[in-house]
Amino acid sequence: MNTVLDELKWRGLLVESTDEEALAGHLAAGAVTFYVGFDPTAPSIHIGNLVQLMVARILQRAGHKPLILVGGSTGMIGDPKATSERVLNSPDTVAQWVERIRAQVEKYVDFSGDNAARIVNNLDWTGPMSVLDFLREIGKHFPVNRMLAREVVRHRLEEGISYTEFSYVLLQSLDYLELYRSCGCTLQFGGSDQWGNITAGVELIRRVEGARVHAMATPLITKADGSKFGKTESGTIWLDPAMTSPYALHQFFLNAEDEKVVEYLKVFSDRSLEEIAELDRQTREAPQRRAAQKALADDVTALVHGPAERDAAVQAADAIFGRSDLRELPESVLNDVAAEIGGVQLEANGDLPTVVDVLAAGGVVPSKSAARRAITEGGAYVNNQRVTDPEARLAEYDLLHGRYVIVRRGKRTVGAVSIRRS
RNA sequence: GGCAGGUUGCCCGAGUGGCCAAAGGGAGCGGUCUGUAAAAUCGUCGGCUUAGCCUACGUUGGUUCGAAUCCAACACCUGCCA
Repeated sequence: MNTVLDELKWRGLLVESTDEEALAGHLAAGAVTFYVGFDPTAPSIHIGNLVQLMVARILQRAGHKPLILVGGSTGMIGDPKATSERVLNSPDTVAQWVERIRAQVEKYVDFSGDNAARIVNNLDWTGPMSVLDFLREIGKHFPVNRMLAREVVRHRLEEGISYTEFSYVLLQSLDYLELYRSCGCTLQFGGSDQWGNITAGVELIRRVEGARVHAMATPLITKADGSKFGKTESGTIWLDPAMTSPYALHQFFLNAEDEKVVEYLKVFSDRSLEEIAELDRQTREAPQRRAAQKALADDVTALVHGPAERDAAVQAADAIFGRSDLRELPESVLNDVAAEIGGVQLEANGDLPTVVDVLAAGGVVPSKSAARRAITEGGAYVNNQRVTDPEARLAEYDLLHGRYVIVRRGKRTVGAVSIRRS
């Protein structure tokens, strides 16, 4: 019988932990209450955060009880970055983001049954705490000499670090202590960049309560060249459909490098070891079919946005990249495609707009200069036909079903524009 | 507090009066090749109503026909001295 730690390991989700043997014994002994936190540093979580949510799901499936913490207090302070001091967000902004993130994380864990998940907000216990209590009860256990030795802090000593950010680790440690006391939480995990903050909490509980609690860390997911995963030309891949469309999310995973796709499948999909091995085999035999990439993209899109959005994303991709002539697509499919890839309207009074105008309106280029450049470089397409004249204007013939135009820059950046004539 | 040096486009970095929308590199983007991969290679890389114009070399003001380049003040950074 495989243990939950074994699963985390073969999925490559466990890079660091406190005493592994003790942790394995603890997890085997019964339901463990564990926690993972998300700070509101943006209005949405992103695919990097999804790694933690996947771990939470695996633990919950194994019978353990999730506490998903949303950082209403820690988000007000800001975890120190190695590079520079953060700008504080206003309490209103943080409160709004907390609500949005709470709604998002709820989708990934189960709130029913014996090991039902719970959402907690650290502002609930940090907010009412007085400065004096904080300094006496928490601060007293943090030797500054040790805090100064931490890697992030060392990086920042040259550049400078405020007392505010310097104190962040105390807040996160306090969270673990609080959840240990109030919920019997004995396991915290997070990204490996959080390891210092996490172990500080373990240490605090040991000093204050004399108890031995546990911690794990997940790896930093990277691309084949070692660069950061989860960024594209248009920025971070968010889980909020208004910020990153389901189509864009699907495309992101569909374009995963061969070298990395199996690793991503293990992390971002619930598929079994056997299924993944089979997809791996298929991808090695016929890489051009991209069986693993398709499975990965489909799984993640369904998990994050639901099966209907997954199907819509697949359909939109088929329409755009498939062999069929766009002109032959039924209007209903075109409507769906436009909705899926985020279509926009463009008013046309009198003459039909120029290609430059529709490229810019469709959002596939950042400016009209860039649109002209794209045409000159041979990278601009209207309805999958390359356009070579920077002065070109749309003709009636270009309007699909009398109004739609599908614009594309390069191979993959597409937009739908619906022309409305007045 | 004193002295010296610095602040250039997304990043690094050259440029000391006109030939500067600013060398070179990196990142990004496009073409080719492929599989809507990776690598390679060629091209591109402020904006606009695009043979022209506008904005931009820390900020503000000045000198000049003309300033990223000279002058003044201010802000910030680095080093040395106290």
